Amino acid sequence: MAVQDSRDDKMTISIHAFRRLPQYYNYLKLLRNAGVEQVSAPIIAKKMGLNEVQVRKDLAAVSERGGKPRTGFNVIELLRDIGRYLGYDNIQDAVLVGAGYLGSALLSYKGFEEYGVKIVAAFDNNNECVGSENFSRIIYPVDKLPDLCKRLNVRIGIITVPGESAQEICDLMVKSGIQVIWNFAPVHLLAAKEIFVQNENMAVSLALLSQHLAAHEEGAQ
Amino acid sequence: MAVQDSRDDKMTISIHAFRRLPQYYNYLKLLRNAGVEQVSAPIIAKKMGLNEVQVRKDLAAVSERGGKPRTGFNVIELLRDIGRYLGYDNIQDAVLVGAGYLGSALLSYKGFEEYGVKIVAAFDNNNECVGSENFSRIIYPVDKLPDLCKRLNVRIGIITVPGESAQEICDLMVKSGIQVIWNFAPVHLLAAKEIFVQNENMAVSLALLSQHLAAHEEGAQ
DNA sequence: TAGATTGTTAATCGATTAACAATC
DNA sequence: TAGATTGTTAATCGATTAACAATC
Repeated sequence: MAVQDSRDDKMTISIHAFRRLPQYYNYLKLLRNAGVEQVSAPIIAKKMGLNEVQVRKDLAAVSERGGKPRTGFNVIELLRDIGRYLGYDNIQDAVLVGAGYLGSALLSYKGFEEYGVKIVAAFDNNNECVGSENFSRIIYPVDKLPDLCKRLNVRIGIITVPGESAQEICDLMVKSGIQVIWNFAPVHLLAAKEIFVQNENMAVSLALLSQHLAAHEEGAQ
Repeated sequence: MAVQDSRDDKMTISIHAFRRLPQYYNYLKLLRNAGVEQVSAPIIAKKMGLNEVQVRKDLAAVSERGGKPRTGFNVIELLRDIGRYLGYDNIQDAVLVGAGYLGSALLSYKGFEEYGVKIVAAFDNNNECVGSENFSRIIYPVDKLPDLCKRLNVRIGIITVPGESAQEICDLMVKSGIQVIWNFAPVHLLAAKEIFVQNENMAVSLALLSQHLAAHEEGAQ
């Protein structure tokens, strides 16, 4: 459950804490843009609906300089520390397979680089889009994937193909040297232990929505 | 941390267990489509990388009929039980605001109904898309939102606008009677306690990818 | 100084896992 | 019967929260 820190010291934080960091990051960006210079853990906690001790512990794990009694944390510095911890400062190349609607939406999204990821090439076997340009990136046929990944040393693969072909694409990516896979297809991908597969599970989210409505309904009746 | 069950009995499961259910669901669908009739907890556990006791407990929480020693669980029945538990059998209407690339991708996705959600209308203030059709749904100007939501008694709202306008749309949705919000904008939305906000945080996922690469890199050097 | 905030140590809470009897 | 699998009770593990001394 622990996330290995990429810095020199060997501090690790829990996966739960890790998932909270981007929340802090987004909020701190808002503060910075509004010109706010200092912020305290209680304020962050209240905004995020978290416990203030938890916030302090999370921040202590990623920021060595820490906060100051009375004044709290410096927004700019904290933002930099969290960004560094999350790898947002270190842009990695990525390839995307499946240039359908979702794939195109991701290709069009300009915010990825802000979070350390840049899509350098897209692939699809659909004849309509092969060879076409999609948001200034050419869509290549899938059989060009291994060569390109090896040549550019790409390590992140994004899968936006239908469920049926996702495992096949996953296998091809692994063969091409991809180490980290971001999967949007609604299947659980099997890969060697050293490959990290991050499933973007829409089904979970949708279930949470339905669940909440159903629970609420019962309470109301 | 517990999720209120929508059925008659008052059984609750942890949010962690709840999030695993769609995984089982997807896997069971594959099995059913392959004609497999029975499956055991150890097999599911191995496939999902989970502990078999955990799987058994999760399944026990949603399926009253349970499994049989030696043979395990009936795939079809289990699928039905999980689907019912997750609300996939009870389709709810939803509205979407923000018909940009991501919004369009969601509009084009035909799988939502399988998971209990149906987008009945989309809204956007961008002149280019207002009044246009996007995947056979007309895009309405945002000021039509309250009336339509109230008229159709829509309770799910999907936000795919930029971060800057997300809170404003959130507020409008709440005023329009929306009870559950699925937020794709990279901001933490503030809403009354009884409104359920599900944040689809891409920043978390991207950070996890970077993190894994960084950790791996250090180990390799 | 007084008081808000910090960081840390200890207590609590809850989820996961191990052990085991029951079943077909 | 033997053995795989079930469901449950107890032990373990880890995350969250409470309590508190230190600081500016």
